[in-house]
Formats: sequence, structure tokens, C-alpha cells
Amino acid sequence: MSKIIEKLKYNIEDFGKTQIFLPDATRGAVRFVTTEQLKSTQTKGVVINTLHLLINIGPEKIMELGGMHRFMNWDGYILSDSGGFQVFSLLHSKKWQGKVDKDGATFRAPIDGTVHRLTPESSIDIQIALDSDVLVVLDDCRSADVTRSDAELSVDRTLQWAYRAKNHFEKKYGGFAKTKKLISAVVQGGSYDDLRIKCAQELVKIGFDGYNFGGFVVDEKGELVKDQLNVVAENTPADRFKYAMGIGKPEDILEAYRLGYNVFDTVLVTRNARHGTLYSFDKEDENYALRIKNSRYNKDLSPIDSTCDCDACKNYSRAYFHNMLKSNEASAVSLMSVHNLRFYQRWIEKISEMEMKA
RNA sequence: GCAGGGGUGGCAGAGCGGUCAAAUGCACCAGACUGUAAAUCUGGCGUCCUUGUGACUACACAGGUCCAAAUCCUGUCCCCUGCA
Repeated sequence: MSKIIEKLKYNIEDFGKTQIFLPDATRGAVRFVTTEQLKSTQTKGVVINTLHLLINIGPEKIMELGGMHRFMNWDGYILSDSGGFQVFSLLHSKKWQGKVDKDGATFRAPIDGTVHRLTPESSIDIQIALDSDVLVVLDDCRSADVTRSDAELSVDRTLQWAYRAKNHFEKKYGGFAKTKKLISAVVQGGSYDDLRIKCAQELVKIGFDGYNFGGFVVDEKGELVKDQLNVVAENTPADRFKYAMGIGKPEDILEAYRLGYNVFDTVLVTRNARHGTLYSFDKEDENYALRIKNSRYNKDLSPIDSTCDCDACKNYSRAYFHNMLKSNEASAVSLMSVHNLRFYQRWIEKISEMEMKA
């Protein structure tokens, strides 16, 4: 490798001071997108996942290889998710074998049958080994329709785990002073406002660099859970970043931004690219969605977005992507991913000026 | 020429007397996706309408048998495989 990155391009203390959108590079790559392409979209940071890296590559190996920055040659921010969401979605839904208990989760990885244990402490250890810049403590995430008693249990565990994780980070690693890493906690509580408030306030007492809205961010109708987002935003300090985990559609990011959130990630940006939903400011409806597979684009020689400066828009037409996606061409999927990533970066820059007008 | 096999919806390919407007896959049309087990998943896909245990037209073509035929019989036209 000719250009190995040596240090973070940005100041870690600036993270979350202004709004930032981080695409998901779950296993160390944004799907279908190279690190060089990612840089071309002016993306400043990515989200990696503790659980996926634990079972796929392994934190020891990543550490041996010099950490994720060096491994993926990425000098932007890296935020590592704790694996809490995966514990929920895969274990609570019984898609994976395993169980959650008061100290964490034990599960069997379907890839090779290895049994893993994820605890508040081990999650931090893994994230440190990965050399992430922004850590997320392990949380007990539940479904949107969680019962009151389960939500209470989820909040209690999330608080205990947050305390243990923070303590572990400080005692074992020396906290921010030694690591130059930020640590954030996740607010649970389902749809119960009082539990959300309690969870937020208790986490603030422990003290974190950022507070993340956890759980499900849309209801069964696909509507953003604005009331809960608002309650959490109101009960966390203004001088710390607020991370709306998993949000989301462009209009949802705007809503969350208005409520005070400034850190965002979503799988939609690249998943939609793969599935044929592209974003374009040429579309005047509020969600900017352009479904490239629709037959109307079969012979459309205009770019995806006439205002976009990405490689896809500068060099190729809607007709090209329509036909390439139908033929399952990977390079086109890659370019469409680049386009959507660029759209999100432009969108995240644009929302503050939109907010000033509004 | 003789012997055998076959012609089914845009394509490939099931079905071989009734429950067949016809499995399945592909293609096509539309939709979904929100801290990624997702290059995935869901619908639709003969025509018509009053959208229904609805009407009509359909399984190479033309006849026939039967209460009933994509399925059985006869003829015609194509296609494939062996042998001359």
C-alpha cells in the first residue's frame, strides 16, 4: 500500500459539533463502495459494527493489522456501534441461537458455530481493539411494541450496562484523556415517555460525550417517532452530540435535526441504491426518491440528478443505470451507491440552511 | 423413406380426461426497505367487466369421441433423435 493513513484527518473534539451523516460500513466497507470512492462523496465518517466484526474478522486480528483506520485505509471518523441492536434483532426474534441475561448476551454465530459472549466490558474492549473513534456502550434494545415491563427491564439493564461500560473505559483505558476516543450511551424506553426521560437523565448523571436515540425510530406505519425523539433530545445536554441511530430517510433526518439531533447514520442510503431507489433534487416531492428500475427511465439520457457532482451523475445517464441494474451489473450498483452517498452528504449540508429559511 | 419422440402463456418447462386460465423458474410491471444475516423481500402478470366460488377466449391447425379434452382418437403442418 502506497498511502497508509497515519492519523485522523479531523479533530476528534469537533465530532458532532455540526451535523454529520455517517454511512454504515458494518464489516469495514460501505457496501459496493471503495474507501477512495467514499472520500469522493465527501463523507467524513463511517459506522462500523462491533458484533459483525466480532464474528466475521475478529477484533484481535483487526488490532494486529493496525486497527480499522489502517485496515480500511480510512482517515475519517469511525464510530463503532455496540452490537446492542443486533443482540435485539437476532436473539430476541430468535433468528440466532442465544440468550440475553443481566450481564450481556451469549450467542452462537451462524457462520462457524462459535459461541461468543458480549458484555458491557467486552463490547468496549472490542471497540478499543478496532480503534474506533467514537464508542457506543452496549444497550438492551427492544422492539417498537415492547411491553411496559419489558421496557422497564430494558432501561434498567441499559443503565447498568452504561455505567459498567463507562467505568471500564475509564479504569482500564484511561478514558478520553489517554485514548482520545469519545464514548456515547443509548437511550431506551420504547414508547413510554417517562422511561425515556428516566433513561436519558440517568445516563446524563453517568456522563457521556454523546447520547443516542435507541430502539426503533419509526412506528408500524413507517412514521418517525417524533414525540420520543423530542423527549430524549430535551433531556440530554445541548453541548453533547445527539445521535439519531438509524435515521433515515432524507425527510426524517430533517425532522430529527429540527428536534436537536446532529449525528445520523442509515443503511437506507446504500441499500436503496442497491434496490433501485436513488435520490435526486430533480424530484420535487419531499422524499426526493427516484426509482431507477421504473420503465420510464429506460431511455432517459439525463443524469440521476442534474445538480449532482458525483461520478455517476457526471458520466452516466438514468437509462444507463436503469439497464445496468436490471442486468445486475456490480459496477453500476457501486456508482449508484456513490451517488446516494453524495446526495446524503449534500443533504446534511443543506438542512441547516433549510432550517434557517423555515 | 423407415422407426421413435415432440409441438403448452414473452422464454424455458410441468401437467397427460374433471379440483387448469394451466405448477415452477426467468423476463416483464409495480411496491417495500430507517443503530445491514438484505445485489433482498412483497404483490401483479390471457381479455373484459358490475372485481366475482364472474363472463369470454385459450395449451400447433382442422375434425372427432365423451356429460366433460391441454390431456383420448383421426388427419394436416412443423421440429428433434436413430437407421437407411
